[in-house]
Parts: sequence; structure tokens; C-alpha cells
Amino acid sequence: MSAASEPPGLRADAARNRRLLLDAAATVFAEHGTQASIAQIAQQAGVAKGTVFRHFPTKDDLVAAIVCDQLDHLAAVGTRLSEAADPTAALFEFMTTAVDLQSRDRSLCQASAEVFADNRAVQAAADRLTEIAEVLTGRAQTQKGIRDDVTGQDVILLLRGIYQAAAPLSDHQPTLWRRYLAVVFEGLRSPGTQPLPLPAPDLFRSSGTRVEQHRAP
Amino acid sequence: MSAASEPPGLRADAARNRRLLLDAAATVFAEHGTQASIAQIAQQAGVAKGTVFRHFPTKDDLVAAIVCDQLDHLAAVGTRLSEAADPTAALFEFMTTAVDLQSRDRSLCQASAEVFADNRAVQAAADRLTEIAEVLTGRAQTQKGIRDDVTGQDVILLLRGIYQAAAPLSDHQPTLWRRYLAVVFEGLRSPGTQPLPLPAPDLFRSSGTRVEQHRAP
DNA sequence: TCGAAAAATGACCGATGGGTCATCTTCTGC
DNA sequence: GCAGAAGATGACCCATCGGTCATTTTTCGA
Repeated sequence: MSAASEPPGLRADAARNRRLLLDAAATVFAEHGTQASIAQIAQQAGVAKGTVFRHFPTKDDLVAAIVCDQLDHLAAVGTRLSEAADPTAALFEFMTTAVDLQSRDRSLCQASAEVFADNRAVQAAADRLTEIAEVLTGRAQTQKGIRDDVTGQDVILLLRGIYQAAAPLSDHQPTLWRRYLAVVFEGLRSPGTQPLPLPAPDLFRSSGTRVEQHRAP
Repeated sequence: MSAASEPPGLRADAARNRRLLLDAAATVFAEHGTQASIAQIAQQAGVAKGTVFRHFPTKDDLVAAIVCDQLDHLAAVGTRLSEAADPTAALFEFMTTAVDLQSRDRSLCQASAEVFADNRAVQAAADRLTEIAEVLTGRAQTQKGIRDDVTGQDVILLLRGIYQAAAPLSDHQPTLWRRYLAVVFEGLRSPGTQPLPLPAPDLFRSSGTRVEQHRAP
């Protein structure tokens, strides 16, 4: 996808190594999270450490490339589902896919909160994803499938929560998240006993630039 | 509480420093999470680094002490609420308190998944807390306040998820978690459109020993 | 085929952070 | 108020990790 597409003018060996690196990073980050070391990824790719930094100036750049790919993949799924016949079922399927993806890739969930609130590319990918979630949510609301005081942004944030709820037991019960997805979706379904407290989160200022969300550790 | 209670036979200065250390650690871990360094805590306590290791042989021991205190505090709140007149409201208040505590203490949520699945003391405290959650949940179910196919363990895990959903925006909207607590509680309320998928998680084997849950990174 | 540019390499650097230990300080029982 | 034990100190050790760079290897157009 976007980050994985080779920049033009690369020498043959460079292009090959770049692919190897992206594949290796995806694998290693998925399993060990973003705290995996550059050395680990270099080894997995069968390449020297210096080569990693030739392709990605900092570790964050590499993580960002991987995470953007995942977010774009999810956005593509969402786009496809936004034309489904049953909008509420489509939203549920979107959420299922998203949490499942998180459960298979430890880096995805980390990146959404950690270092990348201030990374341009990740921000943009996250915004695209939120946009799709907004569409899916809106369609389900039109169908009266879910309560109308939740937003796409709410849905995105809840995806993170659902995965994290089950995460402590993920080694033991890898699909436990389905249980909590069901609870949350039930909560989204009908207009509840009362409206939700607090306004929905809004990541955008009137100017269109994103609000700072988080400080890097 | 348990971990904070001074072991007997300590010299006066040792006892004083131990208190200073526990207070400092609670403060620093709450703000910066468990990745805060020992040096940082020593400085906050006004004590040399070596002193920290005299009182707590490893960093994990110190983190465990702090986390146990927090878990026990929460368990105490739960115990008090388990005698409330309105069990469903009591459960909701328990959950509110728990998520609020997480939002004020970054270490609490980290510790529940990270290094401490295999720490005796933390495990025991978590078990005590789960026990209380079980009672609160059971009472709310008897009152028909929440669906009867959720368990106290589910509630504990969901607490983590609720906090984590709002965490990416916690700097910007510190009480956003109330919104997602409302969604989840709505999901817990009445018997939904269908029973929850998957059996509830069960941390205990028939022997009573806890199942291994997570590998340390 | 050859030579220059591009890329790969891996030893190296500096910062960080957990943990140790010889030495100095403080407490406490007598 | 003294002696010896308990405790505090901080310099030090070592492993890890992100990142750099001089040197060597590979590519590829002419």
C-alpha cells in the first residue's frame, strides 16, 4: 500500500532489501510489538543493521510505514463494507475485522496511542480510517441499527478498548475479544436508558488541523 | 495496605525511607507509568538509587508493591459497595471508581497485562479484586439489573478496555472514559438480542492454581 | 568490461537503565 | 557515649538499543 509502494529510482538490490525489510518488520512488530529492536528486524530480514537505517532514517519511520499499511488495509475493508446491503451488519463486520487485526498484530494497537499521535503519515491514515468509520456508523444509524449519539470516532476508539479488554488473556483465549465486542455492540444497539454522557470526541479543530493528543514518553 | 505495611524490625531511618520510596513510586508510576526509571523514583524520594534496591530487590518488586496497593484499595471500595441498597447502581459505581483510578494512575492498567501475570502478590491481589467483582456482579444479576451471562471476571477485563478506549485522548478529554463506560454498561444491562459468544474466561484451574496468562516481553 | 555511483556492512558511539558493592553514615542497645 | 550492626551512598558494571560512518561490495549505464 501507500508506504509499501517502492519509491522509484531504487537499485535492484535496494528495492529487494526494502521489501525484505517491510515484510520482516511487519512480522516482528506483529508478534513482539513496537518494542522489538531494529537488530531483530534486520536479522529477520537477513540484512545488516545499517541497511535498515538507509531505508528508514529512524525506527519510528519504519513503524509508521507498517502501521500505515495496516490502517489502510482496514480502511479498504471499511470502504468495501460501506456498500453492503445491511449497514448494521456491515458495521459489526467492520468492527470484527478491526479487532481481529489488532489481535494478530500487537503493533497496531500500540501505535494508535503511543508515539504516533504526532506522526504525519500515521495521522493521515488514521483520519482516513475514521472517515470510513463515520460513513459506516452513519449508515447503521439511518437504518436505526445503532443509537444515533455515537460517532465513527467513538467506534474507532472502542475498537481499541475491545481488544485491550481481552488482551491480558489473549495467549490463553485468543478469541475472547469476540465476547467483549458483543457486549459493546449490544451497548451501541438501541437507544439506551439515557443519552451518553459528554460530547463525542472531536479530533479536528475548526481549522482542520488536528489537536495534539498525546505526549511521547 | 498489604505491601505498604512496614515489615517489623526496621530501623527508624529505614522505615522512613521505605515510606518515602513507596510514596514517590506511587506518584511517579501514576504519572509516567511503569517505564519510569528507578533513578527517577529515587530522586523523587530524595534518596540514593542503592537505597531503592535495598528495600526492593528488583524494580518489579517495587511496581508490584504499588500495584497491589491500588488493587487492594479498589477491592476495599468494592467490598463497601457490596452492601449497597441498589446492587446495579453499586456495580456501576464500582466500575466508575475503577476506571477513574486507572485514568489517574497509568501503572495500574499496564501492570494488569504486562509483567505481572506471574507475580505472586499481584496475582493474589487481582484474585481478591475479581472475587469482589463476582459478588457485585452476582447481586446486580439477582436484581435483574444486568444480563446473567456475564461474570465478575468479564467486568474486570472490561474495566481495562473502557479505560484503554479513551486513553489516546486522555490528555485532551480526561473524562471521555465516562462515555465508553456508559456504552459498555448499556451493553451489560438487559439480556441482549442473543447470548454472548464464547464461554466466560476462567482464570482458575480445578486445582485452584492460576493458569499462565502471558509471557513477559 | 570498467568505473563511478549507489548500496550494504558491521564495528563503533553515546545514552539509558537495572542492578552491584566497597565505603561511609546513622542508628540503637548496652 | 561507644561499639557494632543496619542502612545509605554513589561510583561503577554491563546489557540493550537507536543511530553513525568509514570501508567494502554490488549494480548498471556507457
